[in-house]
Amino acid sequence: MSAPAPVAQLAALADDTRWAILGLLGASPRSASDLARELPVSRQAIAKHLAVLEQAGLVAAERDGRAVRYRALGASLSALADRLDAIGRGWDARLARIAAIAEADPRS
Amino acid sequence: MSAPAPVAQLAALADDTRWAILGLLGASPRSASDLARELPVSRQAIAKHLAVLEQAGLVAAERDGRAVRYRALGASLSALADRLDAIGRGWDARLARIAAIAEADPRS
DNA sequence: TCGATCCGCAACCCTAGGGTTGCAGGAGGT
DNA sequence: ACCTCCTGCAACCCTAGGGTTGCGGATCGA
Repeated sequence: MSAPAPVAQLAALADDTRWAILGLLGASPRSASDLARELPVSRQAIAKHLAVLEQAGLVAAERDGRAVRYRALGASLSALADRLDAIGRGWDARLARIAAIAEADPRS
Repeated sequence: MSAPAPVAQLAALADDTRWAILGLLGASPRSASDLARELPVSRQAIAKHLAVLEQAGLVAAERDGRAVRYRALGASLSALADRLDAIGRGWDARLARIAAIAEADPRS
């Protein structure tokens, strides 16, 4: 019923460098070269990360002349958050129900 | 201001096998051996995954005789979701503000 | 036109970590 | 006491992927 766990997006978020990138893009849009100047990794490494983030829908690219400006998509992150919250609530609801049954029928 | 990005928890969630485990534990608590019987991986692999999940606070262990029963902690997942949602909203708010300024002062 | 950037592709290195097998220790059941 | 089942360590294999360097193509500014 619930959609398959969004592992791809979570994997994209499971990296410190990518969070550093997202932090900067969440403050203001900028290009890969800009990011490379502010972070301790090469531009190509950043390009790879941006590709992953774009694939995951967490970032959007916008070509502006020879530069490519990226911006963080907060709505995507919030959407992911909603799905996780729903799953978490689902677990607790089911487990609480089981606990209640165990209480009412105490044959351990 | 905002707490450091919860990369550890996200990394714990960035794996299909662990989601399979969480799905089962979210339906009803069970032991590592139980899980090994229902999943196509060895018990030791599952034990490693459970250690990761426990470390991330997404699962709780409860010793019952010689068995160790695990259960999913939905509240933790929901808490993580809240943090992500807040971050996402933060990005959009800041970027929207920048867009508004650019609109009011259009010297591209 | 020429130089300075900016991007994209490709090859390569190296570690993190998911998976396996094997074995030893304990707790239960009969 | 004995056998069974579950857990915990340890060593090991192997791929995914984060990082680097190097090069070639394209675009902007002077």
